[in-house]
Amino acid sequence: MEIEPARPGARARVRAEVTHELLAIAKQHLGIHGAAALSLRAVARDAGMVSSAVYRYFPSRDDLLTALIVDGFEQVAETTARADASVRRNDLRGRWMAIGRAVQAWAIEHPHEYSLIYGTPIPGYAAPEATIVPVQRAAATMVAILSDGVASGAITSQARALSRAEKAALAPVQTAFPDLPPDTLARGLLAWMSLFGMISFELFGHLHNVVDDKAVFFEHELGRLADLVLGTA
Amino acid sequence: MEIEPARPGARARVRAEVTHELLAIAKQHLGIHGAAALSLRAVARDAGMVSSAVYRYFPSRDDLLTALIVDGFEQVAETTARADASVRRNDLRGRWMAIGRAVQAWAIEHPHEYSLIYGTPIPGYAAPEATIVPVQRAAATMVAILSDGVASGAITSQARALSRAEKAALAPVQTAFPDLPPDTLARGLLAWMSLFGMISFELFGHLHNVVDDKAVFFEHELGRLADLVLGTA
DNA sequence: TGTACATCAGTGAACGCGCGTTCACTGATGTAC
DNA sequence: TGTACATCAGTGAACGCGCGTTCACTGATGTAC
Repeated sequence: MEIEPARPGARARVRAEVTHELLAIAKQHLGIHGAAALSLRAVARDAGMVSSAVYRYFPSRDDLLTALIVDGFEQVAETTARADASVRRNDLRGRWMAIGRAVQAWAIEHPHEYSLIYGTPIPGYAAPEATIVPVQRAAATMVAILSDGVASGAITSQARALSRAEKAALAPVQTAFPDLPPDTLARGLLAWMSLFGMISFELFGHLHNVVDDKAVFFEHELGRLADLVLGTA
Repeated sequence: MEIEPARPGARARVRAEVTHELLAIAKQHLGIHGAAALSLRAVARDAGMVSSAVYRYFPSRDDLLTALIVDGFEQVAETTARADASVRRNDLRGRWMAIGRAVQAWAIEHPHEYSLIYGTPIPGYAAPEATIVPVQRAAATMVAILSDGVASGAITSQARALSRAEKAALAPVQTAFPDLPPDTLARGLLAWMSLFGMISFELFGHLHNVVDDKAVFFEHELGRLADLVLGTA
């Protein structure tokens, strides 16, 4: 957010360290009290600074939030990428399952960070362009499965053809991945949204008195979504 | 919340009216500023009361929130029930589509109320038992489709059998609907969660730069979920 | 039917709180000659 | 290598704000005899 890239003398290095420390404290506060209660003053207090000093690092509370949001998406991107990398390339189902489990595990470990990026938007806060790239990276791993599947012939476009209007609706994402058939893209997108629907339901308590062993249930339904992604449903 | 059911003399009637008016104002505030910013004082101000007077009606801010949450679930329940009722009974696909569209339309019209009940939980707020019944009512319409489908034979349990552990995981909801096959129940639940995943993605801005015409896209994917619900995928 | 008392809605002032942000400042660290 | 100046991190006090909640009160509405 604020780290000057000037040649890193001692000052710049310390600055980067302090910025990082403030962010770490903010993340911790986020994890305890949630985003709405995140306060510059409290972060400053925990950092052993006076509240106004934080303004040397973050011009406002919103900038702190932006940094946390970017960090959240980067965590998701990293988590999914690592999970994906641990599976044989042509085991597409295994890759989807690994990614799904990874996102879910991350969400359960970092519920407030998950909520910050996939939950209710913060009132009065508008996400700046700085968040665009991390957001895309977070979903990129999943799209890679589709690309690989189409390239290898493991995924073929399904029966259910899309109308002209439906294809047009997908234009933005289609532009980013011109090689993917619209139907494949749409199925991947639906599965992706479903994954987050499942995670949110579990995390936000909507499975209370509905499902007992959430992990078993999640695994089973994640498998069903794999069928959707791969076109084997 | 607070309406005394004593024989409704003039006093009781006025009390009910004022309670209702406070709730209406609170809903309006919710719609403008979001749940986190909902303040007893602001509601009182708009009601032309002094802030302490509100305490005659709601013992605390959390009770006001509870009332709003209950109201939200009731709205969803009503909306889905009305949508469902408008479709021929044995047109199961039509009923699912109607319910899905209704929930989505309601969410778009009442984004803050949607967020209040399906978004990030409010930190420090624990949902009391008063919310249990309305929550169940909201999902009941969807389950009725499953029941009717199973009863008429239109829905049959699918190939993908559930393991013992998977069946056990579904125990709570299975107890409520003992006549539904586990697989049908699981598919309905997944479709339900997916529906909310789609709505949240759209509402919370995650389809920006991904999908253009959200309505067309939603309709298409809702149809895919119908296949899942009905077992025709 | 009328009076005495109890109930209750709403008032107004006050409590203590924490917040984001600004500003003039001090002193230490870096830079240019 | 040493000195003069500029940069910058952090301080401390203050600003104005709105919040939830409590409390003693006034007056109007209901209830019991």
